[in-house]
Amino acid sequence: MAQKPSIPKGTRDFNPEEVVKRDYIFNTIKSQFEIFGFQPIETPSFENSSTLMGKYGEEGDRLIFKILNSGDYLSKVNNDLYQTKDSNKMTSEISEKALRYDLTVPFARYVVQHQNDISFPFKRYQIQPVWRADRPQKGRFREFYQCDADVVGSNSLWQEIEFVQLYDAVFTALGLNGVTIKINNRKILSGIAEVIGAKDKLIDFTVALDKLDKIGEEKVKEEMVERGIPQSGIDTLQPLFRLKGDFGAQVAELMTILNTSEEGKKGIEELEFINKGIEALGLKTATLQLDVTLARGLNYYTGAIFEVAAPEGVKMGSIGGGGRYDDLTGVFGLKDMSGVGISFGLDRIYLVLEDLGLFPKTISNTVKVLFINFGADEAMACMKAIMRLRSNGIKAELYPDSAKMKKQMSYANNRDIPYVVLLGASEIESNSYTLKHMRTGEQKELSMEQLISALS
RNA sequence: GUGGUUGUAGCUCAGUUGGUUAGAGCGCCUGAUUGUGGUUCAGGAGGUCGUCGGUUCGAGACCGAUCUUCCACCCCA
Repeated sequence: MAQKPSIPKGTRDFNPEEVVKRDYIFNTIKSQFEIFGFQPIETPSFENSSTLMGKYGEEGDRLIFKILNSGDYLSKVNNDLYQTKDSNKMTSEISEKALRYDLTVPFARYVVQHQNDISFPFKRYQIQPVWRADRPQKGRFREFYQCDADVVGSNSLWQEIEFVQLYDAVFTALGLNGVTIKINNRKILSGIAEVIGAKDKLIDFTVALDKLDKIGEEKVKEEMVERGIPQSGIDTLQPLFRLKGDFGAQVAELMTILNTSEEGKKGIEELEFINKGIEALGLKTATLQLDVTLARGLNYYTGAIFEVAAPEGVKMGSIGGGGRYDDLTGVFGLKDMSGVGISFGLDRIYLVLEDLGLFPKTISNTVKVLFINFGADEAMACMKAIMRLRSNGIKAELYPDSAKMKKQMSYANNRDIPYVVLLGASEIESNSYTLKHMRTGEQKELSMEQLISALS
């Protein structure tokens, strides 16, 4: 019986128009990546579970799609374990592969595995889909593209500066002007946690702080209390909620909070270096902004943290993020390999460009001219003409059946094909081509040379 | 993972307190018009009302389960 087909939740089909638009974004980003000296790599869609598990925290592990082993996987499970019905413990017995959850961890694996072939610092970019067993929401899917650029093997803060410039270059090239690149530093966050006596609660502290612009100061404080941060510490935080003004003013304010924390002071120093660099070099259309509440992906970031916000007035979460991770490859046995990287949120960028009407009109890839099919003899003549046009780089095609003209014309209309050529008995006899412009309805009888130049 | 929300024609949606044969607009097909589309007019096709089960003389409507959509949490791109 015919059943209604469907796709799994959180996945999407892309129609030709959407793929063309997405490719436009990919290509724009790629060309900037390459201008900045990054090289492409690709890694498999799925990895060994042991590569992925435990790298994203408990929450992350839950969101990893696990792949069932092949064959009679249950027969190999230890009976006692089976009786416990403990899904978490059994997962490792029946699933040894998992879909990749992001591109950063596979990249770390790649670096470790190919360390002898790589010249460091290694600058790579990667644009591939990733999968998360999340509940879908607006701009959040279970399968989506990630687009990362990373450098490993250099501690230099010039890398951070370059990434800020890269963000600026990409969004400028996409015509998305006025994005805000927010920057923070993990060392500052740990410094603050240290100062308020919550060093062991760094993650609780930052998760709460991250919500400041969303739920407000009071709610953040409430949450900090709930998460077990001492009230006295929260009180010393007071100046933090009042941070205002330009980069320099905020840094000065931070300095007063952090003057007892070596780590915090180091973080400020790093921020200042990056900011001074960017100030001296300038940005095209983006703005760099210090945001101490920024606390994403804390699981592996150790230095700078980036996040990009869409231009003001656009309702959309972050459209990019990244940061420095000093020890990403450590878990795979390669020590002292510092890396920095940034990521672009493709799907969200797509939605923002669509919203603002920023896709260029010229990216359409439709065929330029359709030849009307009048029958077998005429079709042969059409194919000869089409070969000429194609070898001149003109996208041309023949309507495959000698259907009613009305039908062929509507087809051209529906596909937005701008021109139609009528090549019937009378044209063949006079060795000419009737070219009709679909929008104006205007038509002319032309020679092959005239046809080529009209369509070029 | 928690709480809510949605599902009726290819698409966007009506459908009254449960009552005969479930509607509209757009799209599609045919014709007016056998070498001229996008306009107009006339006609036509297309639905196991998400799925399974229950209540009822009777269910698109009520109840349960399940899937799906969207939203808020959690988390995150």
